[in-house]
Amino acid sequence: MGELAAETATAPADTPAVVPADAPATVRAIVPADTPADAPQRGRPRSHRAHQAILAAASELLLNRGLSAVSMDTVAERAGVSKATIYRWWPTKESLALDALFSEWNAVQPAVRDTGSLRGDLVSLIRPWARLVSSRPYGAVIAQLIAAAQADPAFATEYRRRFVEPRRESARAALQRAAERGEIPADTRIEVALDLIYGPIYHRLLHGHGTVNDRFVKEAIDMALNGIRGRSGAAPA
Amino acid sequence: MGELAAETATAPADTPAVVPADAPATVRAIVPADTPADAPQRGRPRSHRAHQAILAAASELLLNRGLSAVSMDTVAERAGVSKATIYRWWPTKESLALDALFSEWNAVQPAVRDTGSLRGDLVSLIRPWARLVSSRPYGAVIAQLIAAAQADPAFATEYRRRFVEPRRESARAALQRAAERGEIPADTRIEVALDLIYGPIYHRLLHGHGTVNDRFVKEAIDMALNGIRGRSGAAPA
Amino acid sequence: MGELAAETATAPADTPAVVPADAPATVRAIVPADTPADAPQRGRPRSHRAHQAILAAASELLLNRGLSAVSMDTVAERAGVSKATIYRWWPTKESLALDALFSEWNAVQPAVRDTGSLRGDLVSLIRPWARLVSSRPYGAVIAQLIAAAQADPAFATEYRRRFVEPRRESARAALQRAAERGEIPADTRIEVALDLIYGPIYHRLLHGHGTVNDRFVKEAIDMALNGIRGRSGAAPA
Amino acid sequence: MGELAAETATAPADTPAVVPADAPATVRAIVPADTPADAPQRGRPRSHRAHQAILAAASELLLNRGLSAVSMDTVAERAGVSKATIYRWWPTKESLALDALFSEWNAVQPAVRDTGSLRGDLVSLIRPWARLVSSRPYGAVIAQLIAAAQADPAFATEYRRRFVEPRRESARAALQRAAERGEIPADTRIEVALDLIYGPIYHRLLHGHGTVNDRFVKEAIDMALNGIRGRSGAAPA
DNA sequence: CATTAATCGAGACGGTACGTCCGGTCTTATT
DNA sequence: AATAAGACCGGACGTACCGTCTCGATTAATG
Repeated sequence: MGELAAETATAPADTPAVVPADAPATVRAIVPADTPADAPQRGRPRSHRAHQAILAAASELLLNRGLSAVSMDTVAERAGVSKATIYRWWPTKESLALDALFSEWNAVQPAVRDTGSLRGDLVSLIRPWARLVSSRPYGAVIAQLIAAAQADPAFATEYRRRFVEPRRESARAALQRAAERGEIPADTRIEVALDLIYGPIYHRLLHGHGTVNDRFVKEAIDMALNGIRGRSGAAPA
Repeated sequence: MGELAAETATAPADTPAVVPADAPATVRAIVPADTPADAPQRGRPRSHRAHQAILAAASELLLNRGLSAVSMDTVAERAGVSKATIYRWWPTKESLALDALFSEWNAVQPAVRDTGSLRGDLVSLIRPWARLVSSRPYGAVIAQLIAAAQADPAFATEYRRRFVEPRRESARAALQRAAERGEIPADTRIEVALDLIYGPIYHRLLHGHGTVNDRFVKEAIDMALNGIRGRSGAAPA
Repeated sequence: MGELAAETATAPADTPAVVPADAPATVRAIVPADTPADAPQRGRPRSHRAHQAILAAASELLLNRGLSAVSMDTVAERAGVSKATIYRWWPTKESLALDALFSEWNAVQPAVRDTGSLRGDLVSLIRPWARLVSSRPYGAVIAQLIAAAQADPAFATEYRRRFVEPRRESARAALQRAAERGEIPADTRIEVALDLIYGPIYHRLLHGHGTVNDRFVKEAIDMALNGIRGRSGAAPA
Repeated sequence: MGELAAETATAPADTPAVVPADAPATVRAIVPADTPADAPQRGRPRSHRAHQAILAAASELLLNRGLSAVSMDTVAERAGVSKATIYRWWPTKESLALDALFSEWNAVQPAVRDTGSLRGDLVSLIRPWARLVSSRPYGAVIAQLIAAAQADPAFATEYRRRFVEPRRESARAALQRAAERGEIPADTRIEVALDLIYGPIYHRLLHGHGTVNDRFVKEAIDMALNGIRGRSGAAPA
């Protein structure tokens, strides 16, 4: 058990891949070698207006009436756009919903702080996210995206790459700093620890058997750090 | 914070409610006062054959082609049954899928053992379940049921009552025994602990970012018991 | 050349086939052995209202805006009917248009008279039909149906059976009576004669290079009877 | 009734209009005052290659798969040409099909002969045309062009000018010669006679109720000349 | 030689209709 | 009373064309 924390989980080695912010995510994923800047730009350029309108219409439907309300017909009608235009850029309504949700959350990218303690790092990282995710009907939306991912591996990968992996990466870094500091054992199974941190929150979010509030977040993090059995002098700040 | 482990979660106080095994679950939930046995039983009796055929057809579609393949038309055709008959007993295809899955898993009800240690209890409880749930496409089916639950509170309740709460109850009992034994602190927040135990497994099952195998189950349980920080002499057998 | 007037044309031997007036023609053609009266009539009976509304909507579109305006979507919307209902009974919009036109003309079935002379028979037969067919936009509709028939042999057969063959049969009978009377040679090629009678009218109707009025009908019939070379004492009444 | 054969039909007075063979017909019709030769011809000259490719692609689609297969998108793709280029020269796909068919038949312009007898003239004129027109799927194509003409008067005029009127003109000349010769009455209604000659062939061609072979052509011409009633000593060679 | 203007390719766009599928509801005759 | 059969409305699916539009790239004749 003294091995290093190599893990069965998917490698977090996704390239940051600087791409034009306009490009739809799914296409981006399929065509990673995105037009390498020297593309001669042929044909009529794509319409920014149409793209924004599509995303806006999809977002509104997604948040107000759920993924099942995001129909190509309805989005097209509300965005004042032809269905063919949507299909040109998004292969499925799920991928469209993914982009809509992503653009909705794009601004909310909290700066990751190094607070000096693992607990501080995790709380400062997870509490804002848990607040966001448990507000509005985001839980439902996430559940529906996850369901859609079960039947479409490419979509699943894309979903994880954009919504799951960035947060794991932040927490992973915090855990690694803690291991270097000696705050946690050097041979800690970091991927398992990440599941121990995020799992409980996702569990409540998706199953709805309990609320996800600040108190729960704190208790879950503390218990994940100290264990159910607790520690002798385990007195959280 | 020394309060007892009263929790925000839904109470597990569902009545055991002995009901004829034939009655569909959702109807059972909606009509708890089941026909009181002295009903004079007028008209044509309901067809066992039809019910079995419906559940069988739904199960096959559910496991082989996912929830979205469980359409009323297809089930009716495969079961040699009229659509009206299905609608008479199941309000939605999701509730039908729920019953189909339940009947599929009905046999697999492992006896809960008291091994004397919390870790032993949890492993003996969770490992078989994790094996079942991560086999075949059950993960996908569960994800789709959870997604369906987001838009239908009654269905959500029913799903939790039949698939989630029984397992929580078993683990809850193990934790209470451990608290009585002094193996864990008396003021342990048991509902949080339950989320710490089940959350990581559901997380991997639904997100698919890592495999759910025996090793992961053991590591996750150990880390949940001892904490990410670990314990001084924490070296379980 | 003394042979009898056997002809390459399609045999006019279509069975009269008494069928319920409600049944769509195309289905009738495909299923000639129509429900043999002892059919137990299972399931919800078909809606007369829906059928009438569909035919009415199709007729209106057909006559006011042409065959290309008879789209399944538009008919469905105007008839207050689901597209699936239309498709259940008519495989293509052309077959629907055929039925619509047929129902439109159903009343206008002039009694065929035996006037004693071939010329009288033909004029009394053809003039009313020419008037009908050259009124309104029927010419355009017929042209479009004929065009549709080019790519669909079954449709072509059906079109001929219902719109062309009945009129040919009437004229054929008149010619046969004339042959028996000795008014025309006994070895007259009757199918060719029929083409000589109807061809010129269809020609103008479809190509639009000349009008189809009573005068033309009379002149064309006379010239067909007497020949371009004319007859010695050819003095029409 | 002794009036001369003034007729309701459209006058055959279309100007011969010598135009560059390259110019599309429909444009020619709409812009009769074609660039008067002294045009300075500025800008990039039009591409012969593109025009040939467009016509070739349209011809192939037209003859192999019918008018409905001649879609602008498909022609553009097959010709390696942009849709805008097609639209620059042809207003509709029907006009394109017209040109394609015309270019297909361009070579086949039989020299009109004066055989000395009306019957000889007509047979030598009509038989080759009937052979051409009843070969391959030309009948279907003609039917579809006629159908398209019903909704577009300009197109109808153009179609008649290029495909119908030239042949009528030849036959008209033969009839006039026959009238001058005294072979037919001087007051013969020539336009009606033309319909009597061409009508039966078009009738069979479009309706498909009988074949158009040499025998039929001869019988129809003979019957048109001599009349259904026949002539006393009417025994043609 | 630079300008100007007609053209061509590529292809995005709004719109309309296609033919199919499914969800729910209903109306029969049968059991 | 429950069932099999199946017709019905509504709505969404994904595709195919239509006719229009905006680009950048070509290609002469003109200035």
